[in-house]
Amino acid sequence: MIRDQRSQGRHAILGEIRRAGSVARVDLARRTGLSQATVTAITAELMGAGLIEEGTALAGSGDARRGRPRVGLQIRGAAHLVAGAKIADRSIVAAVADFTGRVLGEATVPLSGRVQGTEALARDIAAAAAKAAEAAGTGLAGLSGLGAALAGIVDAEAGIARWSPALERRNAPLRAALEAATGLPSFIDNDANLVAMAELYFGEGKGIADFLVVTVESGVGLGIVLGGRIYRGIRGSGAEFGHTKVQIDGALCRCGQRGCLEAYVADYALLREAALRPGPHPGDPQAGMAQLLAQARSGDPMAASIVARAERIFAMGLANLVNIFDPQLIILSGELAQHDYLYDEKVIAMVAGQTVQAGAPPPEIRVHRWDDLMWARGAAAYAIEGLAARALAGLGEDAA
Amino acid sequence: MIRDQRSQGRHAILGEIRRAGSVARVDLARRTGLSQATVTAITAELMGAGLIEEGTALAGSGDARRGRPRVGLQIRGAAHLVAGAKIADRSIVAAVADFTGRVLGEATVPLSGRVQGTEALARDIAAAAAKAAEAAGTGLAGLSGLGAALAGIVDAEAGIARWSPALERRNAPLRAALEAATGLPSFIDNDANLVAMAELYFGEGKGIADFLVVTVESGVGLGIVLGGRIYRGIRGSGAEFGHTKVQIDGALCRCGQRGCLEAYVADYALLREAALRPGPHPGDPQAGMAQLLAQARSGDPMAASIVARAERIFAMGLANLVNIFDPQLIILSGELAQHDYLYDEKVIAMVAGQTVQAGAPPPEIRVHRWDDLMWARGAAAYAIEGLAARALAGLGEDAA
DNA sequence: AGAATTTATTTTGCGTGGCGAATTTATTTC
DNA sequence: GAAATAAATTCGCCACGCAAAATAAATTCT
Repeated sequence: MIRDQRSQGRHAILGEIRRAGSVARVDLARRTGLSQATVTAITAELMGAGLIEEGTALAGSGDARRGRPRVGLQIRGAAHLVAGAKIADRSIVAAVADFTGRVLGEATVPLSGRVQGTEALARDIAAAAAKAAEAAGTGLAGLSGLGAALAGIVDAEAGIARWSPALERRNAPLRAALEAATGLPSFIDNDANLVAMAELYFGEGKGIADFLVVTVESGVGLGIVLGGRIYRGIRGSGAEFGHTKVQIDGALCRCGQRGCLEAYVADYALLREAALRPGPHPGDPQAGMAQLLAQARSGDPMAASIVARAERIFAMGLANLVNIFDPQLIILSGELAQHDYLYDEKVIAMVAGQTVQAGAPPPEIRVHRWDDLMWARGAAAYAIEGLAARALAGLGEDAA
Repeated sequence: MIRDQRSQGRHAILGEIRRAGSVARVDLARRTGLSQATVTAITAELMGAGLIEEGTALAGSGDARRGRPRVGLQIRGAAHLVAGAKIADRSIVAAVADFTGRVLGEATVPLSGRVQGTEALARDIAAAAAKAAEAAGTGLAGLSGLGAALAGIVDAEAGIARWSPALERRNAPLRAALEAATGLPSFIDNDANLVAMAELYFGEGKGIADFLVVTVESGVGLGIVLGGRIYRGIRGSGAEFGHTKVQIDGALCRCGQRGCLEAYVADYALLREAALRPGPHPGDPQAGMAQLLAQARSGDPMAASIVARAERIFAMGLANLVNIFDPQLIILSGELAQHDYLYDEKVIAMVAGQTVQAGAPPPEIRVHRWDDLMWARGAAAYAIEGLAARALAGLGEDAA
């Protein structure tokens, strides 16, 4: 139940180094509250394990640059290579990253089936990871771990996909299947959680204790970070923000219920409204959205009305999150240019108008546009976290 | 940053004893993961400090009752008496409880002004606490601490009321004023948080890590417990669940915004709709609500429609909480009989229909009807927590 | 250039405190 | 009353965090 002191110290120091990028031992002592002696001991241990390394000398704080220069400690990128994979609708995007999260290679492979068996999916993921590893100049054998992000409900702890649109069966033991297919320690989680993890490890959420990450893709996702950790809920379904209800008896959603946020802001929601008018792109959502947005910008009243409603509903959803969580920061994180309109200043201003004000300014809402690798990067971050935790636990055992 | 090991152990053991009511040392060792030797040391320390005491011998686990019987440890009620006070619209309800949370005396005093200065409010609270102490057979001097629950936005850590309907000024240093007025260590927090604390310490949430507490009074409150701790958000406003938006451009709320949940389910919301028809109780909300509900039950279509909408909106709000938090439990905690209809099985069934299902059943929604002391009891719980923390910290220093 | 100064890091020695094992204590069963 | 059983305590060892001293690596002064 209670973790021993040394283990806490190791975690604190490794986390601090990761957040800072490069820190001197003195600063680690100050930030963690540990004594310098202890910091020396722990960092020596971590260096012995190959997890961190000394870097260049750092500039002294302030103008004083006399005295022995502080030497920066940093995560040793070469410590491990990991793969992260995101299972999308029709394809798998994989990335290979070093232990600092730097992406060394990437690959996209088509899914052999949109809904398939556990082993078949695991093979697809393994193939994607292998291809990304190749792009990084190595192979599956050169990797130390694998993280996978999938839509649906995932028991990350147990490594079981309770339900996912990509899998035929419920309660699929996907982690075990991945470990069998790749021979690598593997980790799986809900995709929204892993975007949050990417932000926490590498992005705008670095060093921030409480924040929310909202993504708009074909669905609307929410990752919750509280106290520097991903909050997963009791069943680990990920926060189903996209299916919170914004209208009683409202628009029909993919999930079969009515009034879901997603049913107002996802591209399919906008396109089905736009379908009232004849358009040249009936079967191509990407092109359809582009056209709709262009029409709205050029003043077409019907298109503008469709987009405006999505904006207002999205702002309302965000305002509700602010009212409930009172977070330090909300990150709107997304890859798709076609949802840019939702990330507009106009929308953010609307949020402020719907939150309870109390003298204090509303939380910052920051937009973080990312390339299509962010999901895979989050999955890689998860693998890094898992491997680091194992390595630290191993250190504890060695001593015994 | 990192709390020392002993302090962790003390907290874990005291918390475990509080949750269990009465536990033997062996079981404490098992549940906390500490060794029996350490448990003996810490419990001896806590007994020395007068925080816990040995109780009756406990029945052995299972059928085996041979061997030395396990002796139960329990919180020493007489350790401290504390007062809890809830600042309501027109009055202050105070309770005096012993360290186990048992209420020994209570009192209600009118507020000398609905909106007043910091010192004046502190004097009112002190008077209420004194009266409750008298009812418990002692006086203010017989108490060890005071907790106060108030509506509005409270920085519990700093002891400052950022904004409250009961106070004239913003950023009122109410904790300091209370300590000056009573001479007691004092603690203040948002009222919704303190109901959650009452549930966590004494109620349905005992021993549950992640749960939500929803209260309906004149407003709608939400207390969030994550990882066994109250989540307060970054500014400590308490979760403004009552002001989450359930309808775009919806009904006007007291807060000046539109579409707030509160503007659909609070009594004033129902009564203003009922005002369309002539009624005998224009100025009395209690009687007005009673009449409205009676009419609805007896089949009056307009009254039934008013109530039905409130139910549906409330269910939708709860469903959104479930979709976002995926909690273990939601406690509907309230005192007012006139809101009973919101706590109906019908409403709970509606929630299930609006949450994302994943094979797993939706979280349990439990109704906990409480008398009008619950707020004060929560405030007392907060004072107990604060005092216990101080006592434990004091133990640490004594050793040094 | 060399000494003095400044600051970072490492080493040393001490003390807290957790743990496993042995012991003591309280009770039931034979 | 003796044996058995199980809880609680005591004991001795050792991990580990810390303060202080020592050492190291730079800059500044003379």
